[in-house]
Amino acid sequence: MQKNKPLRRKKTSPPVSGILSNGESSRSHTTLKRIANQLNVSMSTVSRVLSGQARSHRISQQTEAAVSNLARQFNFVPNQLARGLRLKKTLTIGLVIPDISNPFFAGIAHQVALGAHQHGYSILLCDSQEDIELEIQSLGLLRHRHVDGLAICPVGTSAKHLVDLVQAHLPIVLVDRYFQDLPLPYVGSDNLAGAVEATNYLIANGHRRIACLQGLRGSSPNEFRLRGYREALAKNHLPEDPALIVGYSFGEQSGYIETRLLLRARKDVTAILAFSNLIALGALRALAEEKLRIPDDISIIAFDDQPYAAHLATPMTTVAQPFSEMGEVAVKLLFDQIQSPQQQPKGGILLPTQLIVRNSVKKL
Amino acid sequence: MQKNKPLRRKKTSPPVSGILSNGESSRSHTTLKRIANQLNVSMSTVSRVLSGQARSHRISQQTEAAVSNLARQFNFVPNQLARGLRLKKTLTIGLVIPDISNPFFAGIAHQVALGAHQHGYSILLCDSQEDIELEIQSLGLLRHRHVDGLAICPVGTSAKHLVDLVQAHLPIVLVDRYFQDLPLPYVGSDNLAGAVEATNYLIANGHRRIACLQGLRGSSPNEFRLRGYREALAKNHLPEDPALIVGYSFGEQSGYIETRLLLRARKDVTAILAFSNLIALGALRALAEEKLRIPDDISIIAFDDQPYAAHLATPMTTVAQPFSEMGEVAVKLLFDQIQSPQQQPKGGILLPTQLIVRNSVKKL
DNA sequence: TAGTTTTGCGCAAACCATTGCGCTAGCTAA
DNA sequence: TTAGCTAGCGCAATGGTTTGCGCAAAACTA
Repeated sequence: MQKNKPLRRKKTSPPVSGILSNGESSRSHTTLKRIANQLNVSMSTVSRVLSGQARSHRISQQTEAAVSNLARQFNFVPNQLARGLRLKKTLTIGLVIPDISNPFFAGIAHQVALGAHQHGYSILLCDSQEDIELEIQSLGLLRHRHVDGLAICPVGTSAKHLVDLVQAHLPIVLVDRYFQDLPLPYVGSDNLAGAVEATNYLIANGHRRIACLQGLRGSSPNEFRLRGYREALAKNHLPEDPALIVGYSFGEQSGYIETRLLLRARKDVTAILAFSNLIALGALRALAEEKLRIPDDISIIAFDDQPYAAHLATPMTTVAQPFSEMGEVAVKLLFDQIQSPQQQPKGGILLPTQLIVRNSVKKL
Repeated sequence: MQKNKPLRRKKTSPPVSGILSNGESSRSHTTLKRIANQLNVSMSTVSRVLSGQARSHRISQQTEAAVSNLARQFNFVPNQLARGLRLKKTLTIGLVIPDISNPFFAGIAHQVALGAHQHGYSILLCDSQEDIELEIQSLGLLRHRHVDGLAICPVGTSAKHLVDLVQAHLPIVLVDRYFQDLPLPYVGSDNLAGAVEATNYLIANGHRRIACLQGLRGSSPNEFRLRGYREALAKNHLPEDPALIVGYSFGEQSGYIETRLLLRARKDVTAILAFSNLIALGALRALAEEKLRIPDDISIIAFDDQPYAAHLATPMTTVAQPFSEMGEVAVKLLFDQIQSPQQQPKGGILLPTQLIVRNSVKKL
């Protein structure tokens, strides 16, 4: 028998379709073709029924019912790879994060994952480990995988590696950090206002020599926080002391090391403004080793409010960033682009920070 | 049967490929075919050159050079969708996590992301939000996307939803939690020993009425910690008081509520064993509201050591879990299966916990 | 000159879902 | 009788990559 393709024996089959009863339920993979063969209809018909186009293609009710029944029985699900290939659409977004174990970014990721899921999208996660090279690699990777959109907390200080993606019209949203030279949809917190408020609060409490523990220089959050710090000093006619502005990264190490160095050099510092929760944790460690008490010996305010902040030895005054909302807005900005690609994407959105006053600042 | 094999309309393209000269460099997408056309070689040749099989297919050096040059010039990268479709291999693993914003899981995820990247794999992240329904959905999704492997921190107390995947021979590794009824490769910490050690430590410090703030009942970490707690009591000939065993989830809420209730009912409790860092944070909140001081009024030990633990109002004694190693081992177990699918996967691996003594336990 | 080996590469199927186009049977209206 | 229409569906191309099989030409041998 060469061709055993049955010649259109349509529903000549006995009223009870005995074919169905053979035990091949969900083993291996069910494909469109298998369903089509079983039912002696074409793959197109099956495809159309299963994607809800039965009506618009005037497929008979019987056929439709038979197909959807068998599909349910076989537990059919379309192969997303084939689908993506054909449709040029993967229902996937890439999420690039400098460090998923940092609770700040984890909070954002959580929210992005939520939102993506609600839109029926999956997310490909890349942890760039604060390494620009890894970030570039990751972006390439995500591109080969034809993600439909990209949410990035970029790590570098330049947007050079992003222009390709933009030119390819890949929807992108920047989270937390952005770049001057490449205006892209962006969501972050109002770092300038947050820093101003925190610094003002320290000044109002009588502090004059306020150290500033920076994060990654050149990154937008760092620059705006620094600007806020400076503006507040200036507004209050306080001199700016370059020796008090130290630090190089948002990590715990930087906080620890710079605090120790600072304390050696400048015993007169009365307050610290830490640009991240990890920096603050590092500072705490250093202060403990130097046997300095908060706030009696030194005051501190940290960016990022975390659940533990209230339970610290001295409950910490913090600048809370709405990371949950940041994630939400990021998703929104991204899907705005995905769903209507022609529109010019909006620019940046800054969410307000909130100064949460606890006990880590002493009134002098 | 009549031959309806189509009549071989081969490449009607002119001998000299004048096509070369048009300036389509890297716009839109470069495909194998485009390179092949430009060079007047077949797609197979291009494919073979680009996947390093030039030698074994005896492709001439000139051809090879020409192809790889043009590929570089066009910045060619193979379409991973097409590749996956053909190869039945997506270089992707699925990672299912109950809550990525929980630092414990974030730590694991970080390590898994790292390891996957080193193996050339990407990860699809699903946040199941501690919801078994969502977990099931996510697993389906990952399956449709034909992931090559799966790392799961499962949320429920039954493995029913996993048997399908196992039968489909999908490599799986369970992290942190596992199931009695379905022996799967697993990595977690030695919760039994950890709980025994912590409880012994409390007993050794003179505590007799030790409350136990549980996590999710039925989950393996919870059951083993509970067993450890009980065994320690029994070994020390202390009675077990069911009223002191409370709690229902690993979240902060559970810790808070159960602590408040407990304190109302039993003023005689002298120590608390909290089964997670979040539970401990909740307990801390409750204790603060009741104006109870640690360790003077009540002692506490918590599972999970976090960076902030040392800086709390009372530096907390904790049972550290090696989540970084857990992630590492998970990756190893998973890729063992992926790389040699025929082998019977190994069973579970328990990593030792470590009791980190700080100041939250008082000697009675 | 004929036969054999090697070199170098191409053809087309396979993977799977989607979709433009077009075919057929059956009915109606002209 | 036949053109025209519609309901109902199939064919085959499409997307990009990989790969088993096999062919043609060149080189070499007898």
